[in-house]
Amino acid sequence: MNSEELCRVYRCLCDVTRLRILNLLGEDALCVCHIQQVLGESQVKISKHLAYLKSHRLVESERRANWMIYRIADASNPILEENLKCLQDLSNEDPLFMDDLQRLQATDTSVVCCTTSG
Amino acid sequence: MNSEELCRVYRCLCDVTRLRILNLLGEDALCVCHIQQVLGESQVKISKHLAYLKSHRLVESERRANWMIYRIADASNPILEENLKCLQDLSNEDPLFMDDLQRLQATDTSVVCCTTSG
DNA sequence: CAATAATATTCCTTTACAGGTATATACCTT
DNA sequence: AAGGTATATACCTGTAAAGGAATATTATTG
Repeated sequence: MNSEELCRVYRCLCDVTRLRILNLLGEDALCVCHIQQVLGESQVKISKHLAYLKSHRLVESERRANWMIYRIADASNPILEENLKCLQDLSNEDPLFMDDLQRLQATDTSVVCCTTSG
Repeated sequence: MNSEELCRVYRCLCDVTRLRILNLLGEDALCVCHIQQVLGESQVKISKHLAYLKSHRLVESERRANWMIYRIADASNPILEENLKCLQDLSNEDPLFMDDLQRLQATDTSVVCCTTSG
């Protein structure tokens, strides 16, 4: 873990959409369409941010049939973990993160339920 | 402390030079030329990054005669403080941060000693 | 007031990247 | 193989910001 790596972690954290995604993935692994649903953002936008997070190793993905399941990377570094904790604390204060988590609870996130409609 | 603010803190943290500056300021308040000396970077570069940090309220400044003394902002938020701690831990591992701190120790940081030569 | 020192700002070029539209890819089902 | 679904990528435009060169600002000293 050197200073360059550190910066790259922070680069990942300095976008609201990515923070929202990480906030969700802090709860559980999720497929793209569920993230998309919960955040109410476009497919491209979510997909790109996930690619960004993945390219910086904060996140891992695994294909399951048509779906890609994303999760916080196993070998994620201490800085990320510390900040995910902070994010968790903050999600009790910030309406944006809070609402995301509530929508996540209200969503059936089993992989079978990956239709954009429901 | 909302998600926007959070992002701005992370934006401040995602540049190596700014991390190095914060690492130094974590030790003590410093004037621009000492930061410049210790980091071995140009005046413009340091000055701009300090302005950036100040505009995002991570840092405060106070003029003393010709010199501007910069310090970590008083009302700095919990996220920043948490990450400054991480930075402190990391400065035992990363040669860049470590060397900076060593050069800082070796430098007379009294305001009187602000000649670029010394 | 002139000269000097410390710091800030302006202007410029380059790079990263956000987000949209359109399209491609991968997999499944029939 | 064809069509559908989930996801990724390419291309484009706009914006933030990094860093350098030159210049401006602010304060001190003579």
